[in-house]
Amino acid sequence: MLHLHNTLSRKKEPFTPLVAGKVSMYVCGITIYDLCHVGHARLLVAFDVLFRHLQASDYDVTYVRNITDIDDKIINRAAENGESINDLTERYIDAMHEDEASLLLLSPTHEPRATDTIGRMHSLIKTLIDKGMAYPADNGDVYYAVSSFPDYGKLSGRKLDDLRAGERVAVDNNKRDPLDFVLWKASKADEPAWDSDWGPGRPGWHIECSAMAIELLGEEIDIHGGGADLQFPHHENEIAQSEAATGKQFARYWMHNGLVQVDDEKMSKSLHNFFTVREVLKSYSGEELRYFLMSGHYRSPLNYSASQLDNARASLRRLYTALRGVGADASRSVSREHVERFQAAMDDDLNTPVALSVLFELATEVNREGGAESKRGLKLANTLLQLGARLGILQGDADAVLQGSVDESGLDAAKIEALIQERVDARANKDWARSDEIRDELTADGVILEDKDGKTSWRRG
RNA sequence: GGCUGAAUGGCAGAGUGGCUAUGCACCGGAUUGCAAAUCCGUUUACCUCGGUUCGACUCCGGGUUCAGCCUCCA
Repeated sequence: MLHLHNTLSRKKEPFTPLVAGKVSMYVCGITIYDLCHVGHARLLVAFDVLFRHLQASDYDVTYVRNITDIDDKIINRAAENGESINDLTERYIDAMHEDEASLLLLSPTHEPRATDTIGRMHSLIKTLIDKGMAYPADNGDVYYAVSSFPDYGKLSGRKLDDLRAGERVAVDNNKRDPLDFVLWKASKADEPAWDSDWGPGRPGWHIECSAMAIELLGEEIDIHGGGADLQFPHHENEIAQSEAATGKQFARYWMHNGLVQVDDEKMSKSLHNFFTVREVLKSYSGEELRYFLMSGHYRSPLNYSASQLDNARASLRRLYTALRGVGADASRSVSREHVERFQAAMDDDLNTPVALSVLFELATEVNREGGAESKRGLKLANTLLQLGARLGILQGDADAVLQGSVDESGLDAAKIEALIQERVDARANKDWARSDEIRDELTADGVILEDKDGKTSWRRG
């Protein structure tokens, strides 16, 4: 049975969805004003793994991951660039979709944009005002009154008094309480605006997610996810708004992925220590990056470094090496024992490191069988392939993956094959000098030869 | 200062009250014309101080260090 760590209780809990067999899941996606970095990639991969695992466990999953396409940063960036907000967001949404494809992500069921859900935001805010939990201020903004929600702080384990004591923000006279947050922002002259009962304006960040989640998944959802840095205040505020408006528990399981760090410090735009996905893709494949992001538990911090990516590459190489010559065939039998251990690891709050260790054991056993030629070898290799699919890896053709690295050398496959043939002839004549000379040449170009059973295969190192 | 969480072998990274994680690297052996790949084997751990226990890396308490959040953030 699946157990998930719930931030609400800070414990692993057995997972039971609201409606048997169905799961509704909302993940806070990206505020789109720049290219995705590795931190974003981790979020995307972590919840893609959850999505896949739920589906593999026979749940009918509705996965919503939003795009925040209206926000101060977006407005500012568009102004800096001298382009329209729409041009900016379209451009980066396209780029994000490309990055997602590189990371081998499944598409979420819905990918709503904040600007398409303004109506629901408006009605939610109205409800909150009617209930006395929100108030319009003199400056045209509408604020949420945190003190009106007794459970405020239940997700992040904070108390209002502690928060006030640690308050570092300058007091805003429009707010009744410095911790009140904005639901609706009055627009300045040249800013985008939507009409509302409180004058032209735009929604606050927090209400956007509540609205998109409720719009597509209803007032009660099973799983709500996001980065650990969103726990407070974003998710706390989502709970406050949603539960105050509907009177129901908004999300039953809250999940947070750990942050990617660089030199033991959070990777983020404000710290200027981030690497974009496409920068990484210049040197590593999307699958390698994906593997790296799954190599630790999703809740732990993950330190980004080139040597970690190298490690991911070496690990994938080992797994692919065991899969050479094995084509996908879902009808073949699998090793039940391995599948069960894999499933148990994933059921234990998505323990991907242990799940991956099952794949390595399979690879070792395939190799021990002498490859996928034998019946048992084929069964094991097939199991490896199928379990890889559950994690969204190992689905490429093994030879093609091993032979075509991102970092292309000057040699094309035909040239390599020709040199190999020349070497085969030399070896037949026991001309070891010429044979080694050819191999050294290829090695210098990043091509590694393997002689096995009288045949020579190659890969890029 | 408050609230979370973490400290494991050369590196990365799981886990368990007593028994091999796993990957990379290293060392020895097999295989190979020599390599590579592969297989077999060995070596290297559990921040610190106390406590509980027949027995703790694993539970409890103190300490130290680190990270995240408390401001936009995946």
